Amino acid sequence: MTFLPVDGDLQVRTPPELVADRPAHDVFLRRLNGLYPLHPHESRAVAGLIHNVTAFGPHQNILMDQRPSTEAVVLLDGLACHYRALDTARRQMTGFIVPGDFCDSGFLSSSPVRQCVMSLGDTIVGYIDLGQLATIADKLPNIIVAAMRAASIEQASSRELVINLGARDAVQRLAHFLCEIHYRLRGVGLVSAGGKFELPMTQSEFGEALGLSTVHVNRTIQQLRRKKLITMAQGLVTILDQPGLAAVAQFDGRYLRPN
Amino acid sequence: MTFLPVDGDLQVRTPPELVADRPAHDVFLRRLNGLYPLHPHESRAVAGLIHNVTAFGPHQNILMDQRPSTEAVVLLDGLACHYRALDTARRQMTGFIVPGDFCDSGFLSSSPVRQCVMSLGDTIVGYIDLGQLATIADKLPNIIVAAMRAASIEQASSRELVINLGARDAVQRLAHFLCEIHYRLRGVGLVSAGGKFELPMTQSEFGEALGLSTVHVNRTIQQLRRKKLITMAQGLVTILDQPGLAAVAQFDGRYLRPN
DNA sequence: CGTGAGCTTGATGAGGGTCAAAATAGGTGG
DNA sequence: CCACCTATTTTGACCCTCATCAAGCTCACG
Repeated sequence: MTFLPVDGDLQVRTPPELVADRPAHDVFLRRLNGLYPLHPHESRAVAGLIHNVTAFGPHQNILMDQRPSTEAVVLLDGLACHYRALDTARRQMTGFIVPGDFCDSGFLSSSPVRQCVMSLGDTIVGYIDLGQLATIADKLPNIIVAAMRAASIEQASSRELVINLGARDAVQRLAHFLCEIHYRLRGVGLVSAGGKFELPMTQSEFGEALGLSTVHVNRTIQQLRRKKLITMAQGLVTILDQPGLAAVAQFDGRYLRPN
Repeated sequence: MTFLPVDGDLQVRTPPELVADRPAHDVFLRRLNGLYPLHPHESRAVAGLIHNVTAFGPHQNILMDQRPSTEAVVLLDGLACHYRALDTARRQMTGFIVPGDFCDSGFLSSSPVRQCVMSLGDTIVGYIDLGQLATIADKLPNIIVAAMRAASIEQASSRELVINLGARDAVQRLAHFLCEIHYRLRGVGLVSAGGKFELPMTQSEFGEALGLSTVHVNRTIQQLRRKKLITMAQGLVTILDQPGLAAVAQFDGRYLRPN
């Protein structure tokens, strides 16, 4: 595994920044609706709950473990991940968060946050006060059902990651990871024609996601490139041959679908 | 990975068997209470919902994926696991179920079952009709909270598995796995003094759990034996040196605790 | 007492880790 | 715009963990 500078690359670097309460809750609302159809007034109610829309720079902790959750956190833009720090120099990522997702589903049972959530690239998150949510939850139970379905998908995604790490080799792992991110970003309209999307991760971070060394990640990427399956440079990925990549990965996106 | 006989070791072998509605729902009730305190009348209500207590022999499918969940399934005795079949000969286990646990938390959002659940050894399960549960859920919300906390722990456990497979070597993986099972079984009173407990798994099944070949599992067990950390034979495990084993595994059971 | 499932051991090699260094970005201040 | 500095990507060499193949062993069970 890679050695990061010991002075604290695992730490927050620059402070988060508050943002005008404007931007697209739309991703989030569309996502919830896709999970479980909401009445229009429910959608509006949820939108009204989102406060303190905040921007984070890369590699900042959006959520810290051990903290009790006092609000639900929603990713509105960018990319984030769950991770566990293993020692000062090593990290294992355990899940990925795309716009529209809750950062942590523990709020549903007011469980404490169980893992750190970190931004990759620039992100925007919104906060929902759990007290306020509880007051409307009785009248608008569909919202809770949608959130529970999100949690169910999160669980399925974790199991898929277990399979990825337990039973697949480097090429398959990377291919599968790219398929999943591609699939999920496409679901929220963040993949442009030609299969191109932003993926603000370094190769060393791929290693932390896939349980591989940085060097081997590099060589694995080259294999996928040579097979004309992908293109990848400075945080931009293009899936050249989605079916081909899915075949390599044995990817079947059904585990990411609600029903 | 190991080759299993192709004629269908992944299939059900012997039919499940109905059992008198007697035995200990106690494990389950104690578990729920540990997750979130229930009123005595809530406990009684839950106990009354458990129907069709059924015994399964080893290697039977308790739940199949793709099926919509019409009832919550509770493990009352024995050991079971989540798994995904990869091809006719390979399997990856993705989670473990001890007495008192729900076999699948998807019922909370009436999501379909997302993975197969299989008995290891002899097991007893109980079924809870979701319709009946819904009717009492409004009056007894604590039950749902407890179940959601169980789901949250299940999620945390999956993430821990990801870490195990992504970032630890064979000895650590096995040690961690044994620590987790030991910890969870002890929580429901199934570990006798001296750290001895039943673990009805073959070495080949350990391999499917840990992402290792059968041969390497065998050699890894021998290492732990040589270090006087464990004893293991015909489905009986003894943890000789719990702190030592936990140190090897970097095991910290907090992720298995509700708050 | 044979037979098969599971456990154990040995030999061999591939996949991937580690170390070290070169080649490329980006990024900053002058 | 250039010079410098640092983060990231790429390449090469070497080695270790673990998979694979193959065979022998043990034990429960019919």
